[in-house]
Amino acid sequence: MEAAHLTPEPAREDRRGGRPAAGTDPQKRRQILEGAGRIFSTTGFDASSMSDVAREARVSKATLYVYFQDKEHLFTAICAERRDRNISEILSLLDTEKPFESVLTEFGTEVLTILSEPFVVAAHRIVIGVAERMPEVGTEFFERGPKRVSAALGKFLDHHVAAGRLEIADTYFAATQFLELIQASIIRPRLYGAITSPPTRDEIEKNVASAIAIMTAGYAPREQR
Amino acid sequence: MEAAHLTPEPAREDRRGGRPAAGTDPQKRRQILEGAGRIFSTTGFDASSMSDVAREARVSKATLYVYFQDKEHLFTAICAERRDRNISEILSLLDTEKPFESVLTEFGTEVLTILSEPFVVAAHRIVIGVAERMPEVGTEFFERGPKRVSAALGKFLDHHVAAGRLEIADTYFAATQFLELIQASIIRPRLYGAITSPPTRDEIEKNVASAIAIMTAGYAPREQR
DNA sequence: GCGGAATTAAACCGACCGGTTCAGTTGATG
DNA sequence: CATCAACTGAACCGGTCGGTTTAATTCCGC
Repeated sequence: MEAAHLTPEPAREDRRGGRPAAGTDPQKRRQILEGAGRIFSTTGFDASSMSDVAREARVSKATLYVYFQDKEHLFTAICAERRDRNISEILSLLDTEKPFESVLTEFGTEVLTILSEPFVVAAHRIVIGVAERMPEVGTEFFERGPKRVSAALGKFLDHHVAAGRLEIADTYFAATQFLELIQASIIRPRLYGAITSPPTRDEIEKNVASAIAIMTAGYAPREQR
Repeated sequence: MEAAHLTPEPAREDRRGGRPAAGTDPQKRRQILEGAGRIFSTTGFDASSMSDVAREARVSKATLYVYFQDKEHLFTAICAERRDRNISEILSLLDTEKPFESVLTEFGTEVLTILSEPFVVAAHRIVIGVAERMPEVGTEFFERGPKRVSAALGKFLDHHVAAGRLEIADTYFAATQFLELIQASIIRPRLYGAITSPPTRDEIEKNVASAIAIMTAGYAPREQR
């Protein structure tokens, strides 16, 4: 039963240089992840069968189970990869050396753009949907995703509070406020399927600009109010 | 096959006053809705079986299918009932005659309190989770729920814009901003299961107060800025 | 306490699920 | 070109699902 799962991490060195050990070919792994991503994101978690995934990824079901222990692990692997890619891109924008408002604008625009991608919307839907039954999936996703972004933005705000540009008691909280604000009228309707296509660049920029205006007014240093 | 579904709406008048016609006893209907609510909200949609529901509601599976056409209709019926109850309660608070800030405080507090109820969180999770596969469920939920609240709040804001207390170009949009703001740090983590218990009254009031402060600053009439 | 309708419990259906197995094919290596 | 492991395809397993059927039972107005 466990034979397939506990692939005993075949030491790279005793592989004869040529063909990758079973379940270790990175190219095939990507092939599976991408196929599975398409299936999961269009069908949801429960309604996607591993047979569907195998077909879409052009891989036999047997191979699927060599690369991934089970359906849940396959799904979390997909999430992890996409999430880490997106998050690092987002966080790199929070440069405290550059002008405050322009950084915030770029940052907000990027966050909102990524959150609007169909795949990302689908992933959020799935994770939220299974959170009741599979809490670890939900918490891990949240903590390695949204929470990290909020924390990083909080630190960024700290810097500008210290510089006197803002007056914020709880910068982490303010960060979550900003991140909620930019999503207004855009993300929620998409989550529920009331809107089916991503917002235009204009809508995104308008949302971000409005959020920045409101936050800077609301958290302006006391002497400026 | 359809016999059970197309219960030909037995005209009330030719029922002999006594026992309710099959599938029409409101007490039994409630009994089913409540049992099903408990099952769905703790197990999710896909993972709940109709047999589980029947057991929890202390009703036979056959009866279940006399009262509700299928699993989806049962679920949407639950949503509809709860939603309509909650929404009408919320909207009744938007009294334009009472003081602006206190109404907004009460309103925001009530919205946030309801959104934090375990059952409501579970319902949102489910609807979002199935939105990809069952778009009608998601859109109906959104439009008869969040959208109505935003619209009503928008109208409320209109009134106070006219009174010169605020300066808002798009009040519907501002309403969605306010509704997102009050949820900051509270609702999202719960949706993902990173927080498992409802917020305290203090947290709620703090969130609402902060949201109001930010919004009034951000949308203050120009001469006050 | 009879008659008829609502309800029940349980068996049943076909479909499909996640996951496993295995005989056979492929393809790089030496 | 022989070898050997990775991979394939399809059958297969036990289990569960949504939904239906049926025969027995409960309930209630008369």
